[in-house]
Amino acid sequence: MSVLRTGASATASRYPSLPGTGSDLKPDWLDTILVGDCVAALERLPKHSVDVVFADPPYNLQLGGDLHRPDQSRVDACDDAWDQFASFEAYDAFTRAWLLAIKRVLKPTGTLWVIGSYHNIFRVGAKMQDLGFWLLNDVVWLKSNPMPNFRGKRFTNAHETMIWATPSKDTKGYTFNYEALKAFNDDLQMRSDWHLPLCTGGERLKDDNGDKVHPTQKPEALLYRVLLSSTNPGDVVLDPFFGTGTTGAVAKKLGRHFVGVERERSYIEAATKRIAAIEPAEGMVLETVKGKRAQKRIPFGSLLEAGLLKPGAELTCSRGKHRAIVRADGSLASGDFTGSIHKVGALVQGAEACNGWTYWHFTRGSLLEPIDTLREEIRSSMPR
Amino acid sequence: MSVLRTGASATASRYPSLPGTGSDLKPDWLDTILVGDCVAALERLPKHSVDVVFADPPYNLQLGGDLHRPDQSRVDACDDAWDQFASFEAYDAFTRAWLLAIKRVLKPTGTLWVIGSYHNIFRVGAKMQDLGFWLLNDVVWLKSNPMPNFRGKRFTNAHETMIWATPSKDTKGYTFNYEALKAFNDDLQMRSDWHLPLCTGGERLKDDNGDKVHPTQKPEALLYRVLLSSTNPGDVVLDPFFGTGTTGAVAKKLGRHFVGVERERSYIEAATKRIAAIEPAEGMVLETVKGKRAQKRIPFGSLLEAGLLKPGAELTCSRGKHRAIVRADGSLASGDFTGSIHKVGALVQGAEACNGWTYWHFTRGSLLEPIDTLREEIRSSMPR
DNA sequence: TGTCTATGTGAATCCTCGC
DNA sequence: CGCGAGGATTCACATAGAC
Repeated sequence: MSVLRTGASATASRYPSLPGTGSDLKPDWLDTILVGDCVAALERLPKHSVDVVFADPPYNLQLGGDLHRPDQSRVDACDDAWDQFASFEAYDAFTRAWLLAIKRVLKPTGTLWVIGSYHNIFRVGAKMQDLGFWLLNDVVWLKSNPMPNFRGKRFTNAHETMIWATPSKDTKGYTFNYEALKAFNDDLQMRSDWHLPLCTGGERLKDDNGDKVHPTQKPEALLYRVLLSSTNPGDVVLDPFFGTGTTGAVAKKLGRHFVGVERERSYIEAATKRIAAIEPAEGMVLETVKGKRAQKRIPFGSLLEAGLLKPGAELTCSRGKHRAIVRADGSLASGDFTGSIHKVGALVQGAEACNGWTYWHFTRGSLLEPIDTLREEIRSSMPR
Repeated sequence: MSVLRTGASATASRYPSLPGTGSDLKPDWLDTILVGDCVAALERLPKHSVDVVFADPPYNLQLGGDLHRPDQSRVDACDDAWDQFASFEAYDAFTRAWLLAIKRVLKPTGTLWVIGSYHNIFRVGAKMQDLGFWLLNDVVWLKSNPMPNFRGKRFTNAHETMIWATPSKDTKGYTFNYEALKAFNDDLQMRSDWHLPLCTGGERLKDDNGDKVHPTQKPEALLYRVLLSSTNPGDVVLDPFFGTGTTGAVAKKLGRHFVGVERERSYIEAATKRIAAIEPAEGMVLETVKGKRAQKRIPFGSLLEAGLLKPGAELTCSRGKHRAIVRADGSLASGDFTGSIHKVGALVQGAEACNGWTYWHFTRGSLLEPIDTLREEIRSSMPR
């Protein structure tokens, strides 16, 4: 088995520290394509060594004879040998094997993406659940320009389905760049339906005869959204069915590391050339929008230490109905209720919970302002 | 087990001839709701007696504790006992049992629709394939007004999936009203993505307290498309998880026969009343159920995905006074300000709000153009 | 009657850290 | 590991009430 190095893809200052290495040396498999069968090849990777997996397994299309368009031209279908399986059982065994291999190399906080169509995605999804993966979302890629149904016997098959999952139900702390995706989407939450065109035109890899190199090349826009949402710069992205390397290309563009596995020499050659030509983005351009969660926690007591509030100051809710006194230890007192800004806020409202930062207000001049603005003042005065 | 007759629903001149009856007499189960467990109740139906099945089985949601909106209001979750299963194995056994019951009563030329979410649809789809059903399409119902993801930890779950299948790979001659659907869809082939709102407002059944009668009532527009596409007038439509009878209501409206199976008395009562009130309109106006013409929203991030802007590109206001850098996640950075095109536009101006599409400009040749022109380029490259 | 505002709600597998 | 506390988080509609 050989390894083709295709050029570094990350801008991070050091390589990810991998279990068992204790070293900052770049592993020989990073930013390369492993040649061979995916299960066997993945044995070369250490346990828990990749952050995210994007898998585009064979769809097991089970096509009958040739399909022709109304003008009698033949549809160039995906009839490659790698897409043929003898039975559902054979496909299930194949699926189980590569999912288990993925589970070993995926970090406990990592996530797995799988894309498929109705031919295979139900079997893959069920097997993922059987193996303990915990589904976070299914995301549908809606094709703006799908191939029509030429025979008029079914609906135009205009979408494919992606499953996004953690390796276990108990997984906490997986990467989801919520705020970045929201900014991307004009300040609205990103939904589970993604409207994107097919991979065509200049992006579609062609051989010397002008034929497409790979029958199911995915658009880079799709991977762009996948990696933007679930990885950070410097992360390691594994694609066990690398094909012509869309995952690697986008990973390099976005300053992520990649590792691919592929059997077909022709695909590897095309992918290698493609990725080598890519200029990665660098530096601040790769920084994403972060929300409050990513910022350093500032306890309420800091406002007293900074002199922004004084012991004895009065806080009220936005309508002045509830009032509380700030005590020297950073707790509040309101009638018989005492405790943190959150606890007292909840108690005076009779609510289960309360965010005291936005509930309690102080008086500046003649205006009521939430104490959260004082926290912001401390944050902005801190070294970045 | 009792049978509630709820009124005739068909405009066909005679009743469907059913195997073993040799008679035109209306069977006693037609246009009724069978009370009881679906597998047991279906034994009352003759073999090969229904044309189409629409099944909305329990999703097995596996919810944890309570969920609250940011305003602290509690989400009224679907936590009914009928949605609880002890394990995936138990759910699979349940699925297998009702699918087999369906296969017996379904005509060889009939089709089966199943709706579900990522919690269950993969298991159901795999089991369908295991039992020999042949998948024709998966169709995604895209919700125009889904519930948001309140904690910002996943993508907004904005769709559900339907699977449409024949009972066998060899099935020929199933009903698909291709031309009708195409006319319905402004002379375009009907696609596998259907944009429809949730069932709310006056259509949503409420009890005397104003509470919803059923936690998961489906919109009639969804069933309208299902029945319009895969049944003919006079056909028999079976819904083995009848609930409050959306399938029966739409079947009656469209001059199809129905038969439902339901365990819960309260649902049956509501469904009976609902269906009895329906006037089966002949030549009903189809326009009423057409989905709203989807005006596609193009998020700013799409300009990056499409390669029309590159990470690191500089944008300016029309007079060049304010400048910002495009980051890989579709956010802008201008000095200390970061965020969406709208937010940063507002911040640099000190304004409350800003339309980033018209405020920010890019350089083409020596000309400044608003980024809105790039959005138009994407729009015009999309079909219609 | 009309317009604006406040409130309610939908199939939801919805937190993270420190002790 | 469990437990408790801090404190972060929402979009499209429909309906009712205010003015």
